[in-house]
Amino acid sequence: MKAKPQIVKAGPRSQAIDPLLQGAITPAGTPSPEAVQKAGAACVRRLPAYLQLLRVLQGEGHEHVSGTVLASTHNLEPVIVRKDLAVTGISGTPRLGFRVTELIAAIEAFLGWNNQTKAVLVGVGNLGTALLGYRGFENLGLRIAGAFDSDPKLIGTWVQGRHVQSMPKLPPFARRLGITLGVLTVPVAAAQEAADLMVRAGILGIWNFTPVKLQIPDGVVVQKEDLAEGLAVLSHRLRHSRS
Amino acid sequence: MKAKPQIVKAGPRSQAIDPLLQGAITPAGTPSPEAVQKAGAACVRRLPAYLQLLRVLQGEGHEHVSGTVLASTHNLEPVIVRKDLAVTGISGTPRLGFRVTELIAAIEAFLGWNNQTKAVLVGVGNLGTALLGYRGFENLGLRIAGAFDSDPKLIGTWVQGRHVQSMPKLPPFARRLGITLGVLTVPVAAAQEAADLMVRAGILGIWNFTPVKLQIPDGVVVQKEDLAEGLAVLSHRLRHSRS
DNA sequence: TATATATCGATATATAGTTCTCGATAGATG
DNA sequence: CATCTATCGAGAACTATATATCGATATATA
Ligand SMILES: NC(=O)c1ccc[n+]([C@@H]2O[C@H](COP(=O)([O-])OP(=O)(O)OC[C@H]3O[C@@H](n4cnc5c(N)ncnc54)[C@H](O)[C@@H]3O)[C@@H](O)[C@H]2O)c1
Ligand SMILES: NC(=O)c1ccc[n+]([C@@H]2O[C@H](COP(=O)([O-])OP(=O)(O)OC[C@H]3O[C@@H](n4cnc5c(N)ncnc54)[C@H](O)[C@@H]3O)[C@@H](O)[C@H]2O)c1
Repeated sequence: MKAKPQIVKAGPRSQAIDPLLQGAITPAGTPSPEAVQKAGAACVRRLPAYLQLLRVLQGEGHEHVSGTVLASTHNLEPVIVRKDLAVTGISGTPRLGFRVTELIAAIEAFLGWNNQTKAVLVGVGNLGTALLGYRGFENLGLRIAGAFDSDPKLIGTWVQGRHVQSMPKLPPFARRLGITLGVLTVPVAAAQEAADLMVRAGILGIWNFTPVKLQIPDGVVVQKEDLAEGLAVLSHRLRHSRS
Repeated sequence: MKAKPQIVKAGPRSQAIDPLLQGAITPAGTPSPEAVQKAGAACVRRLPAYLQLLRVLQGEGHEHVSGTVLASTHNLEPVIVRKDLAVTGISGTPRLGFRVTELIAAIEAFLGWNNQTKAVLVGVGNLGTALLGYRGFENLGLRIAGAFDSDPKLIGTWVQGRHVQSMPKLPPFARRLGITLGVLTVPVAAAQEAADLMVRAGILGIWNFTPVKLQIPDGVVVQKEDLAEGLAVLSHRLRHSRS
């Protein structure tokens, strides 16, 4: 969760001051690199929820939205929302709030969701098929461009409109299309092997839906999406909500 | 300043993943209620990962495991692991570590996963079907006992070995079986309505896979499982891992 | 034009979470 | 038997995140 810093950090606050003063009012939708750096994980995780609501409001014709409104619909404190939105570099106006379209553009740009990133999916089983069929990804800057599996019965078939290819085809495919993102939905026993192949294919980010902690070289980012985590929290809260 | 000494990680490349991870046989442990209360969310989220690894080790015949080993395979600090395990009420012994079977039982008991909780699933679409077919839930103390949908073409059919029932059947079904947990996998537009019905059916905990912030009365716990959150973190880290 | 007020944005405090430090201990080693 | 050592467990120190406070400001309203 917390990457161990290789370098001994020198001045904690020394050079963090001047980029803030500069302001660098970037054209809407271009977050300053400094701001991006200091965005905490907790903040990043909330941004998609704002985005989801902002798109709804945009569809309803709203031009402005206040942090207060964003907060109340998500059961958050308005202060948190304003702090989160600050990392995108967008400023609101008193009594009105933030411009909806501007905010959407800024959050998308911050997350890199303004251009669709192509990805490959490995493991066209129960979960893989569901993800292939999920149309919501286009709102999240993701497009699954290729599907791969080791099952001879699956290879060559079409699933959710995608051609399922054999595993050896993965590296050339990824290299040819310049794909750097991989979605991993194979069984537990095959997870490490499939991840290794992804790395050899030049994948730099793995979205790991298996409950396996992958052994991966530095430079490759792994995001583990473990259902058990959420269920654990739910179970725990259920057991102690009434007491 | 003090140079951070490189921690000599006893890095056992134990990617020998046993596909047959059994071991759901647990003579129930008993966590103390006080410890349960003060468990933080961050800790609770890590427990399933320990559990997963412990089951593998159990399958390989290990009798003891040290916090150091648990930590290194998950890229965590040993201190965190020991602190996390402390909430289960289990004590380790110096130089040996923790007894594997004892730990498994304790974590399961802590999360309430020693007895399977029955749940209903609403929305037998792409994702709902995948979840219905997921065999891993039996290791997480969950059993989806009923599946519901509003689509007349689906009602009455069998999906993943379950009979799909109509929505009006949900309240009597849940009440009759004493089900208090609901899995929500309907489209965005139907999420609130379906959640309302769940609440009327006596559901106390909703595992919400839609990106909708549900309006729910107090006393009902909602765990939102938003894919976009994880993807946001991945996107963000990818954009700033090399810089 | 003057006043009221919802909202922003910055700073300060509180809480949760992580990392550091160190003494204690049970088993290994000789 | 004496010593060594990996590990545990507890508390302190540090960091990240959440919450509270407050002045500044742009718009609405009188
Ligand atoms: N189904 C779910 O709802 C769900 C939920 C949470 C987590 N997961 C995890 O997602 C993963 C997949 O689950 P699933 O239910 O879809 O399993 P599945 O068995 O339905 O699908 C796995 C797919 O991977 C393919 N595969 C197997 N070995 C492979 C290899 N070496 N290379 C490439 N492809 C290979 C199989 O042919 C199959 O199509 C598992 O690790 C599971 O723990 C699934
Ligand atoms: N498919 C994915 O991989 C994926 C990933 C992340 C999130 N989600 C979320 O999960 C939800 C479901 O996604 P999906 O891809 O499975 O959609 P889907 O359309 O395949 O399935 C939805 C199912 O819900 C049923 N339904 C519709 N209205 C209903 C109602 N009022 N009451 C009961 N059932 C109703 C439909 O008949 C259908 O069977 C969506 O909210 C989506 O955003 C899906």
